[in-house]
This record gives sequence, structure tokens and C-alpha cells, in this order.
Amino acid sequence: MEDIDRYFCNGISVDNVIFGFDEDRLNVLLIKRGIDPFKGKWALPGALVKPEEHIDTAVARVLKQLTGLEDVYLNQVGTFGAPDRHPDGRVITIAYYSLINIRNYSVTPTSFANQSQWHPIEKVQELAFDHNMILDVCLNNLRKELRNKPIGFNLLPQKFTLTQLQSLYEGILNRKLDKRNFRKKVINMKLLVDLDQYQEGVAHRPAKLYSFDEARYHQLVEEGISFELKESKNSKPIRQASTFSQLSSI
Amino acid sequence: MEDIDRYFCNGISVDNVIFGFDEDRLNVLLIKRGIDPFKGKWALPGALVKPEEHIDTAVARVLKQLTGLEDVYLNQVGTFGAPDRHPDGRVITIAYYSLINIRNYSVTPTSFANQSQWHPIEKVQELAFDHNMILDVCLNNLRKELRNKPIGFNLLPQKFTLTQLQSLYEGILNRKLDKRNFRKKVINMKLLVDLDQYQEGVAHRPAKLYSFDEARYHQLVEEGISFELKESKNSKPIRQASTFSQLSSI
DNA sequence: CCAAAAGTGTTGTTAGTACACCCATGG
DNA sequence: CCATGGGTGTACTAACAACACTTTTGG
Repeated sequence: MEDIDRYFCNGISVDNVIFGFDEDRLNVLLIKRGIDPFKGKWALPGALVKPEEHIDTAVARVLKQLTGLEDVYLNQVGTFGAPDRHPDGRVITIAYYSLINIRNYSVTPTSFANQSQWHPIEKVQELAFDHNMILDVCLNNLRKELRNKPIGFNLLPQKFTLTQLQSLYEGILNRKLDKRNFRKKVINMKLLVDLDQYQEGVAHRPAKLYSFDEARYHQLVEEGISFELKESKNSKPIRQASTFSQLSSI
Repeated sequence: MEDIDRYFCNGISVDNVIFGFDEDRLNVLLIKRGIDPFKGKWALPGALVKPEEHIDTAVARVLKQLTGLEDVYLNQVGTFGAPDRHPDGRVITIAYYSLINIRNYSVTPTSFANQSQWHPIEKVQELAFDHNMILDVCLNNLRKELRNKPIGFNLLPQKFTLTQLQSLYEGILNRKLDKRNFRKKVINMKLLVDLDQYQEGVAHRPAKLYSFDEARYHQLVEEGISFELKESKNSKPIRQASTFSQLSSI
């Protein structure tokens, strides 16, 4: 193995796929790049890992820099290492995703970004680098996780209605679910706390408000759940994916 | 971001966790390192990614160099990036696991290794670098995958008995399963082909031989399966894990 | 009184679990 | 004839799927 130094000239970056939920659609946070390469293009928020920095530390740092958020659920999804994926040199990137509540957050563009913005997932167009591929992989991953862990609750306000919870699941999974079966299922999980409060000021029968039980939540994250409800009749996608978000995965 | 070059001095390696199955135990392939650092220690077979090499190509290359195998099921599990994990400099490593049939394979140590050997999983001792952690994460991953995909068939000979298949599952999951329920389940998967052949020369009733249906296999890999058989009574581990293989995961 | 969303129960089906005895062969 | 592992069926339970009408509120 001659010329060992040639093996030590790689950059390492982390990219964050930050999902947020708003009304009934799943969004992803993108930045508009303020510098080359891909200046002016939308991209996932990410940055190079510093020398001597642990990659898990780096991703938390980047997330904090871009969103101000700490202590969020962060999940390493995969590493992307095509030799030409970055035009300025060899940079492999480690992708993470996280879920945040879109309302607890305010955008803080960095020097690399001149704009940060939520984008509905099905409207995402061509992104910088290989970020469309990364996004697709993370989205697949999110959907898989949603079936095995009670995540998704991260995306709701403190107090929520069962209908909001259901449309969150429908939004992420992109399919309709049966109302009665959905309710039966989530109530049986014993994860919800009935607050004995109701919506106010709505032009229909007001819905009961729930929050969820932190302790039980963490227990279920550990144990895993199985969330496999189907609505066979309407199992077609609610919305079509855009040209660039085609869930190709790998 | 002053001194950009300091960001481009990282090494990237791939490490392979190669599982093999033999009789009724799960094994992992380790090499004894022939060079420093950790000379003489057992380690996962891995190597640096070449400049201009795709990481997925690199892992296949390393696997081929070490085992002669091609076209095996290779699964990226995660990336490990503690800054001090390699004593000679910053090297992050991308871990993959694969499953092979222990009999189709012959060991070919490289210049870095003076010995390659199968180790029963529960006897693995302290390994070089952070390889114990990587092994634990891969083992967890294998067990998770085993419940969701019909992998594990990779580990059996072409023709096998249902008892062999069951002890494979028991060996990987490290728990006893109920014979009748196990058979009911796998036969319902319609994955097995009854060869109408029988074992010969055994000192007991000869078992029927099966192979499995390639097309159906690939279909099930796509669709995913749910393999959740329990034997509640005997749900204690068959074997205790060794000191260093403690499934800490992360 | 109308529009809009909330809320609620039953029945059939499928998948999982527990469990114990007889069978075919080689030595 | 005995030791060894191969092979089989049934009853109970839990989870899921299908499906339609009544309730409460604001305007």
C-alpha cells in the first residue's frame, strides 16, 4: 500500500433530514445554499465534521446551529460515499434524520445558507449533491420506523386530537386509514392520556384532547410496537410523489 | 472556515462482519492482525477505502480479497466515527454485515492478516479497535433482519431439513422455538420446495430435504415478513454471551 | 336547520400459542 | 429392541379488517 497519505485526504460531512409536520403534510427542512458548489440550490442542512470531532457530536452541532434544537431524536440512516458526489473533492457523508414539531422551531440560516424553509415532501425538486437520494432513503426509513416505534408523536402539539394523530400517520404513510380501527389501536397502546378537555371554537362537535404518557412512550420505544393498520380499499397513495422524490431507495 | 485542508485528512475504512453458520452455532469471521496497530489481536476483516473508490465497491473488494466470495448479501449497518478509534489518525469506518454458508468458503489471509478463523459468536473476546462494539451492533441488526426478511437461508446448504432450518433460527436468535409452530410457519410462507428426497445413513428416521424457491425468496425480501415465533416457556437464552459480546448496542 | 367533523361496536377472519405422542431408521 | 431425531393436529386466544350511523357544535 504505497503512498499512504493518499488514503487520508477525505472529507466527512453529516447531513440532516429534518422532518416536520404541519396540518396534514409532512415537510422537510431545506436550506438554499449561499456558496458554491450548488450555490442557489436547495440542499439538506449539513456540514463538514471537524477534525477531532465525533460524528455524533457533529450532527448535533449542525442541527443546533441550523435550528437551535437540542436533545431531539436523531437517527443515523446511512453513509453515502460515491467518489464524485462532491465536486470539490472526496467527501463522504453520513445522513441522519430527525423529527421535530414544526411550531417549536425558528429558522436560523448560517453563512452557508441564505434561506431555510420547510418544503412539503411531495414538492421537493432537484436538490444539491446526491441529496434527493439521501432524502428518499430517510423517508423510507421514517416510514419503517413509524411502524415499529411510537415516533410521530414528536410531531404533534402537546395537546392533540385523535384526528390530528391519525392525519399525521396518514400524511407520513401517504395512505388513508380506517377511523375506528385506528382509534381502537392507539387506545389499546395505552400511550394516550385523556385530558378531559375539548377543542373550542370549532364549527362542529369539539374533539377530545389527549397528550401522551412520557414513561409509557419511552417504554414503547424500547419494546417496539407493530403498527400495521391497513385500509385496503383506499390503499392508493393520497398524493403523488413529485418527479424527484420517487422513493427509489437503494 | 479557516484552513480547509484540515478537514480533508480523514481515512475511511470498511469493516465486514461476516456471519457463518455451522451445525448449530453462529460464527463470525475474524482475522488475526499481522501488522500494527493491534498486531496479533483478532479483528474484523476490513481495509481502507481507496481514493476514488466507491464505498460499496470497497466493501465488496475487501470481502472478495478475504474470502473469495462475490455477490453476497451485504448490508450497511452504520458508521463509527469516534475521533480516537484508530490510534494512527482519524479513520472513520463503515460497517457492513453479510451472511455466508460456512462450507462454500475457504480462508485467504491477506498481508495484513496472518490468520483467518471462524469464531463462535459467544466466544469472541476483546477485539482490535472498536470492533466489539461494531460486532454487537451488527448482531443486533442481524437478529432484527431475521425477523423481517427470509435471510438465514443463505447460511444453509442447498438441500436442508426443517430441523436444520430451525436450529439456524434458534442459533441466531439464541432461543428455543416450538417445533410444530415453527414448521407451520415456514410452510405457510410457501418459500420451501419439497424435494421428495430424504436424508440417508442417519441413525434415526430420515428427514425430508427441502430447498427454497429463489423467486419467492426475492419476493419475500421485497415484501418483508414477520417472523415472531416465541417459545415463552424456554425463552431464556440458550447460551450465555461472553464477556465482550454483551449486545450493548448504542 | 344545515354543514362539518367527532364519536362509537359488532362480526368474521387470520395468525399465533400451547401442548404430547407415534414413526422410521441404524446399530 | 432401543436410542435418536422426524414428524404430525387441535383447541384457545388475540389482533386485525370491514363496515354506517348518531352526536355536537357554529353559523
